[in-house]
Amino acid sequence: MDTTPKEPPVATLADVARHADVSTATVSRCLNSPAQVGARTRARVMKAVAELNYAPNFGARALAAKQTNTVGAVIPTMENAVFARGIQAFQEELGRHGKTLLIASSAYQETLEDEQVRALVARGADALLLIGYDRSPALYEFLEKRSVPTLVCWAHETGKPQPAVGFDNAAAMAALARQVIAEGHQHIACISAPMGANDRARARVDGIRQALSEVGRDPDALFVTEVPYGIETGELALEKTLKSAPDTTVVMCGNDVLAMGALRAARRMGLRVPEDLSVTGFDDIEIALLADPALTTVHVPHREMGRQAARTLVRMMGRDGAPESLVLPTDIRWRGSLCPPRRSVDA
Amino acid sequence: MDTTPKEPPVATLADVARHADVSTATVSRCLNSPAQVGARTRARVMKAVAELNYAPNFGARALAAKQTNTVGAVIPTMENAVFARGIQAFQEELGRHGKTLLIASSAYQETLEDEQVRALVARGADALLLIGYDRSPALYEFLEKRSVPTLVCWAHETGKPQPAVGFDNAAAMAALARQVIAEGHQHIACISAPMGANDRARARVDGIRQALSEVGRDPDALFVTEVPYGIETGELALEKTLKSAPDTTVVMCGNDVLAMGALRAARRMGLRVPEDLSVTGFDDIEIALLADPALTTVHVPHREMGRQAARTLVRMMGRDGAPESLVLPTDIRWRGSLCPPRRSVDA
DNA sequence: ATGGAGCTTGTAAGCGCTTACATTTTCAGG
DNA sequence: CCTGAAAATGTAAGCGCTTACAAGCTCCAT
Repeated sequence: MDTTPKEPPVATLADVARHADVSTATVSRCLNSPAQVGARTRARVMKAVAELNYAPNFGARALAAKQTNTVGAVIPTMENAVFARGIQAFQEELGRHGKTLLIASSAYQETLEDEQVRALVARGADALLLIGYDRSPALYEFLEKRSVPTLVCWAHETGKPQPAVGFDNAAAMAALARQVIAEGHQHIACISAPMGANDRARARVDGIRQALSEVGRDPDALFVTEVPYGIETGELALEKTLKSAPDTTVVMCGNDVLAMGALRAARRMGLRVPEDLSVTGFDDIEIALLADPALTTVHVPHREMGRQAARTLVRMMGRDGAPESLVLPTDIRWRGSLCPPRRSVDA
Repeated sequence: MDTTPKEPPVATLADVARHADVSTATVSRCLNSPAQVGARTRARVMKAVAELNYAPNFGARALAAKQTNTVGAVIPTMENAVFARGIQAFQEELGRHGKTLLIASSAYQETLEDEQVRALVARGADALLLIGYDRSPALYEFLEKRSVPTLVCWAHETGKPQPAVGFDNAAAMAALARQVIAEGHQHIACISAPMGANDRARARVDGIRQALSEVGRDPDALFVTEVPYGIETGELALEKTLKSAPDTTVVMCGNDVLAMGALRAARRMGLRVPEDLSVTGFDDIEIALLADPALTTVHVPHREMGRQAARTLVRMMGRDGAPESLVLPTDIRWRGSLCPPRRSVDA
């Protein structure tokens, strides 16, 4: 069928230039800054581009222009709806600015994250989105040295040198804890994601402790169970909690998924929620509304955060590159899983 | 502080070569095919690499090697847990093979998908992962011409020219429909995602029709409501369904999220599930288990699919590039939302 | 010793595009 | 019709890396 044994696989800039009878520089200008080119010439070039079905070679462009227009993101895992949602918005906004998203995941492991960050930079990421602050100084130095604009997301702590678009995990959880305390709960327990290299998880637990301190209670008395992200793990955590701290009247969970686990375990153990045991979450993912009873939780504007992160990063990649932070507000969603404790035991 | 006014921003291959007193070719070989280099030389080069903190320039490498080691994926949206999960596994497996994931989303719009595919190719994607078969022939031609290995996912139909790693949506849904029929249901309704440019949604509805035909019923009598993906839309769809087809004893939904909506609406309308109305889903996402009653649905091995897709694509990118398809098995998860109809009305 | 097979290493030619600088064209004002 | 500034276009030098080809070595069978 195909008579030509070796057709030029794909047109190059030079082909277009020849076809339109102009120099390669003119073609390049037509594509990158059309205003610089005369109208008739431009028309001719564009026609040639269309006829040859020309598309610039990515590598060559990256090499010559020293930028790839791709931004990288390293997230713990897409399976967490929270990140999926935020990243989706992030990517959409990025697309609006002509940038493409390069993605990698760390599975919540610091060393893996380190690796992934370097890999993305090696892959030509012009900028980076990272989750939370926790990572080795060496990594930050590396990014600094390569001058890769980097934005922290899903967290925001004043006083940190890194620009961030996120929310104050500690303050948000503290606000919820205050409400819990106001409801009259004396025995608060907490189920948290592993706090090892996860500043967000840590901050949330700290938020509870902070609220406890405010009312003169011993923050160190807070019973905390750390378990990996997951519904089953949340169930196990609740069992463990009630075994070790049977007086518990409310379990504040580090995220909605753990809370769902707690809810299930409670039901399985014959406890009524919220009458016998109150449960709270964090994130306000869809599941929180679907739960029975619906979960009282901290609402986080994940989509908005993703969008703002993209905008901020794009701005940081621009000329000035002024890093700027943004704190997004969170708020408490009151739903059925929280009520005053039945038996207002002891002092 | 910094006394040197202009430090070389970042080391190049040539710098390393000079530092190790070898040619650039040797350094390149050390990095790409170490076996070709003598042990002592290699050690010296590696030392230089480490000392200079060298990292290859992506653009240059891509230009010279004519490949970027990145693969692109265009998915409808990450907010759908199904894709989030599959893509997560896809990315992990890709990482294991030294490839990076470039991601874009189509919001279920064909024109947007077309655009995104071209953008990813322009961004140097060496291969592509696409969801389902539905897209313009022009796009397929484009990919063919650029010889970009492309794999279809989340679907598999025999007889299609495109290689695919997925499952048979129609067969899976037909299997479930057969069970529903076996339970004695005479009035089946269906809530589906918009079938416009979504072959998966179409195939699932077709599956029900097929099962209906098999037992001699009129497939065209199936009452189908099409609504966008979402819980609220699922609720609306159920209301609409029961208004138009009040005899309905079972609603088969195109996916679990719509089913969740149906479940909620049913409860809100005072219907007991499954006694008054049975509901089924498709996908078996976490939420299906959490629902009350738990959702009877079609289990799809999303993670496994992602992993296999990555492996297949990597193989396709290799020397031979032999396209190969893979059909993954799905199975029915029997749970509480389906039971025989209460009133076995008419014939 | 000696030729040469098999390793190692070096030389240098691009890969396709951007862009600083040079050159030519255009055109308003005189 | 001339002049010079501004606009349009061209020239050509890289960008940093890979790799075909060539050259230099090592070392063993002869």
